[in-house]
Amino acid sequence: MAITLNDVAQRAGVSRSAVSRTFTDGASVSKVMRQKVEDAAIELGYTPNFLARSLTTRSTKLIGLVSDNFHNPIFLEVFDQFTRGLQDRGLRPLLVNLSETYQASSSLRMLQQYSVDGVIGASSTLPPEVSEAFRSAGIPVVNSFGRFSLAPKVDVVGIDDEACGQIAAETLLARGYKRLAFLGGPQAATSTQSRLRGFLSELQRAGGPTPDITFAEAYSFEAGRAEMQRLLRETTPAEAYFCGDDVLSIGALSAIRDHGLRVPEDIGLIGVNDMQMSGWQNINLTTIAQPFAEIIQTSIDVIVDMLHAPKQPAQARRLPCRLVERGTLRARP
Amino acid sequence: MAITLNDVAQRAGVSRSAVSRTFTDGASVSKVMRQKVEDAAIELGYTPNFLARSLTTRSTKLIGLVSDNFHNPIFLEVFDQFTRGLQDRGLRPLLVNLSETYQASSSLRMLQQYSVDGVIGASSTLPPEVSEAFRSAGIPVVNSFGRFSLAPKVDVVGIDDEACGQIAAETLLARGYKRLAFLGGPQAATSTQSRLRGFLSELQRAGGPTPDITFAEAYSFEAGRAEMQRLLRETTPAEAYFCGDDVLSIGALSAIRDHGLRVPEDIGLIGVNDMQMSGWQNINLTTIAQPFAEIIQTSIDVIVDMLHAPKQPAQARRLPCRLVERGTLRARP
DNA sequence: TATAGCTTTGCAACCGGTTGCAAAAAGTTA
DNA sequence: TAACTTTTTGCAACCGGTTGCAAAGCTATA
Repeated sequence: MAITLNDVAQRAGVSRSAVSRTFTDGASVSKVMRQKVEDAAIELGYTPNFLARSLTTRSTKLIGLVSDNFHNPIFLEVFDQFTRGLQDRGLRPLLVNLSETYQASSSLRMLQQYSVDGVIGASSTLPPEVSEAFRSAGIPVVNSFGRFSLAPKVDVVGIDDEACGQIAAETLLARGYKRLAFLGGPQAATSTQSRLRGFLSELQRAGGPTPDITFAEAYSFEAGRAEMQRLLRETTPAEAYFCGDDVLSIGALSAIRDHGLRVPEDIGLIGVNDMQMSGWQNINLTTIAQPFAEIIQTSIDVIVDMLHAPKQPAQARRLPCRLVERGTLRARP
Repeated sequence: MAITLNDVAQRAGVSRSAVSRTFTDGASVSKVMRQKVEDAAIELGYTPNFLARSLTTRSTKLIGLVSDNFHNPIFLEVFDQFTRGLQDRGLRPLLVNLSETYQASSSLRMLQQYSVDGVIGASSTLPPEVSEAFRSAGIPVVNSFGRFSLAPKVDVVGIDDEACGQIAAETLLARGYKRLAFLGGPQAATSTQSRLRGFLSELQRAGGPTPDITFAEAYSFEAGRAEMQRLLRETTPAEAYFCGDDVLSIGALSAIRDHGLRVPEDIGLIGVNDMQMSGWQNINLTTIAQPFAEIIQTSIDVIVDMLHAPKQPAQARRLPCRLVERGTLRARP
């Protein structure tokens, strides 16, 4: 059916090796030979079979892209950038959707069976075992959007969640807010914990107030809305909320408005992420931007480096966040 | 490095074929033999190499998932369902991001090199050449979310865009709206054209009004907002707008509210898609739902069928849409 | 023109599997 | 126990490529 190297060799009247050499760069082929082979190849419409090649070269150019986050809209942008970045370097993303029914161990086995050159774990909620399993199986792996640690078991690229909380605290204090609150994502999430820690320590350092602390059930619109509704119903709301992330903030925003209050006049809001939607004029959320493009670029760089020089000691990289001022906090006094 | 079939054969003291047979179902192996091999395999941690296997079996279980839509949030849900659906059937999605720099022809060559078993084109804006190229290369292909046609060149699974326009017309008329308008996506998009056609023909059939017709530059928030702003500035707005899709509607919604008008009291809005976000309480968009789950399931079914019985005549499948009533149209009179 | 040195080429073995075929083993029947 | 089936097993060739090695072909030098 498909055209093989043999067909081309026969057509061009040369040996199989000659054909192979024409299609592997750096191999020794004369001008005349190359011409003959290329003519025959074009005539027949030949393209080398990557998988057969991988058998001897031991490189498939396949990268497992595993994630469990297919709900936060921000991840569409993430996938967009990952696929483009990988393609630009001649790598192919094999997408794996981790879910209840599709667990870590089976994804390891599966990606092993396909001899992927490396794996990118793209999610902040990926269980550490996942990446660790790949590493101990000898497959280069990087955990993108993962949690920082001083002695990480696998390579990590992410943001500095504590610094994030710190920026939030600084910003809110600079705006003259007195009664502050933290409306985090799921309490168990390490990102939630780190952001809270940074938030609290900066407030303390600056002699600020002690904030109220609550957690939403998930990083989702519904959860943010529900928690804010509860707060409005059961408590005297704070002057400003530092929300776990943008979807959560947008949920909270809708609850506040439904309750007849205005943002930022009655309640201030600051999120984390800066997803596309946060810039929409009907949301216009002040937030702390994650450097998505840089995280993704760096992750790809890291994995590419590992392909060439495997098994360096694991390293965690922290990329800086940045305040994006929009309309959900009042102006500086 | 990795454990191969040879290692296992040696360890178990049997032939290579014996090992191979234990790992291919339907092959003839005695109980004792199977036991010996499996023990050795477990001991060594052996997993068969899929790519080597594919060389003889001519099946990689790899499915190219190609899309050019990484911006409309609805597509995150689409990718979620595609990856799960494929995984559930033991297939692996090789993700391809079609963009300016990464064109149709190179994606064909690339997916050929990886010997994908089939290709799913997932986008309503995919140029027809893309799918057609795969089909004429003899690779099973289905165009998911593609445009219906009576004599399609490749298999298509999508919605009935005309019926969609028809539902919109019926709904608006039933609500007693008199001055109607169509705010479409890009004029060149075939989905836009078909929806408009259905809309117009139903209005005419029912003796309804002739609507104003305008188009946004893209299927995006910004484009919807910009076009609605222009309409509010330069024209007397209609009583109700049938918008090209949900993101567009949300953009229009924000423009209307910023202009000091209320929805649905002053202006009615109906979209198409029913993305997650449309149900958020701060948007609460009345819309015509695409049956995403069914489209995706059907697309996968179609491709799986083609793997077993290739080269049937191409067929276009149209799945029905459904009205989702929320809060952006006034109640029936 | 003979010889040394470099480049190009083909042979054959290999990558990690599968599979048709025939021999060997096991099971049936008489 | 012998003859005949049926099942199980190993051999060897193959899938579509790559690559070390040695022979062949060139070019340059003396």
